[in-house]
Amino acid sequence: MSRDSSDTRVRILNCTWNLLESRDKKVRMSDIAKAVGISRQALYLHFPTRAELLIATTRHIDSVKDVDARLAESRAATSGRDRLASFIHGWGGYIPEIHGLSVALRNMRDGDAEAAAAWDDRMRAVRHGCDAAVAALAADKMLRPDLNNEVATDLLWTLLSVENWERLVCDCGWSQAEYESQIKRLAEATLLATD
Amino acid sequence: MSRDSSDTRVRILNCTWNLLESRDKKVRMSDIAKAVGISRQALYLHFPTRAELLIATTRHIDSVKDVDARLAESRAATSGRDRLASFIHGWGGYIPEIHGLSVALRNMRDGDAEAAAAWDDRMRAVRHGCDAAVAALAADKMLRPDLNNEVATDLLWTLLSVENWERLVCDCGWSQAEYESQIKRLAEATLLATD
DNA sequence: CCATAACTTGACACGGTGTAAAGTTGACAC
DNA sequence: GTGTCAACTTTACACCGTGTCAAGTTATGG
Repeated sequence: MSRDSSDTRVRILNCTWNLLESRDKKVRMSDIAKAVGISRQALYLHFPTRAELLIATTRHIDSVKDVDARLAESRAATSGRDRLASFIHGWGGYIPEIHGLSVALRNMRDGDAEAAAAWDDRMRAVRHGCDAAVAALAADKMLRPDLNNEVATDLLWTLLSVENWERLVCDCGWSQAEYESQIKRLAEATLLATD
Repeated sequence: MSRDSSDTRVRILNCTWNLLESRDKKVRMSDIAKAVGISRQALYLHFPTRAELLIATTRHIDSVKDVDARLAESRAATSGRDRLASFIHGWGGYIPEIHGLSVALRNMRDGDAEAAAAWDDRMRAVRHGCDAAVAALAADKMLRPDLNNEVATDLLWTLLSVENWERLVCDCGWSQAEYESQIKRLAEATLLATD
C-alpha cells in the first residue's frame, strides 16, 4: 500500500517543487529521480516529458497553496481601491511560492512550445485578475481619466510581473513587505485619478 | 583582400545580429554559419564559444548604434527632471535594438556563467544610469522625501527593465512611443515629490 | 616555389532528453 | 500454491546541439 502509484506521483511533484525552490542550478530529470529515490525512467512512467512534469508541478502547488482562496479575498473587497490593494497582496504574496518553477518554465520557452503555453496561460490568469481590479477602479470612478481599461490593465499586469518581483526581491534584496508596499504605492500612483 | 579575417568577423557579427532580431526560434551555431556562408567550424575559429559570440555581438551593436552618444545626451541635461526624461528616452529607445540578443543571452543564464555575467554587466551599466538620474533628481530636491537614493534607483531600474519593455511592446502591442510616454509618466509618478 | 592564414570536411566526445525492451518485486485473486 | 498485473529497475540506445580534433584545400604574398 505504501507503493501506490498516486503516492509516488505526489512524491515526485513535491520533490520537483523542493528542488526548484532550493537549487539555483539547473534541475535535470536525473536530479529529480535521485531526490525521489526512484530511477530516471520511472519518472517517465508518470510524466511523459520534463515540460509536463513542470506543468503538473505548478498545478500541484496551486492546489497545495490554495491560490483560489487568495484571489477570493480580493474579489470580496467592496471598494475598487481595496480590491486593487488586496489583489496586489494576494498575487504578490503568491509569487515567492512559484518563483523557482517560474524560472524553470521560462527557461524552456524556446525549444518547448508546450511549456511556453503553460506559462502564458498562467500569466493570462493573472491578467484577468488585473483586469477585474481595473474594472472595479473604473466603476468607482477612481481610474485616471487619461487611461482606458486596457492600457491600465497592461500597466498593472506589467507592474505585477514575476520578473519585477525577482528584480526587487532577489537582485535588490528587498523584503517581501517592502516589495508589496512599494508596488502598491506605484500601482496607485499609476492608475488612480488624482482627486 | 575580400577574404580578410576581420571582414569575416564583422560579417559573422552582423548575421548573428540579424538572425537574433528576425527569428523567434532558437538560433544555433549552424544557423549562423549557414547565414554567413561559412562552415560551422569556421565560426569556432573566430569565437571560442556561443556565449562569447553573443557577447561580442552586443559590443558590436553598441558600437554600431553608438550607445554612448545616446547616454551623453542625458548626461548633458540641466535639470534632474530633464535628465530623467532623456535617460528614459535614451535607454528605452535602445532596448528594441538589443532585444533579440537580450533574449538569447538570458536564455543561457543557467548553464553558462559567462553569458549570465555578461548580461548582468550590461544591466549594471543601466543601473548606473538610473543612479545618476536619481542623484540629479535628489540634487534638485525633486525626489520624493520618503525614498532614499538606493530604493529610488531600484525602482527606476526595475521600471526600465528589458522584460517590462517586452511585456508592453511585444505582448501588449504598444508602440515604442506609447511605451516611452507611459514609462516616463510612471517613473515621474514613482519618484518625483508631489510639490 | 614555398609558407602561412583562412577555411573546409568529416569524425567524434559529451551532456541531457526521451525511447525501447527485458527483468524484478510485491500485492491480490483464484 | 500459481498466476497475473502494475510499479519499478537496469541496460542500452537514438537524437540534438555544443565544442574538439585532425587532415586537406586554396589563395595571397614574400
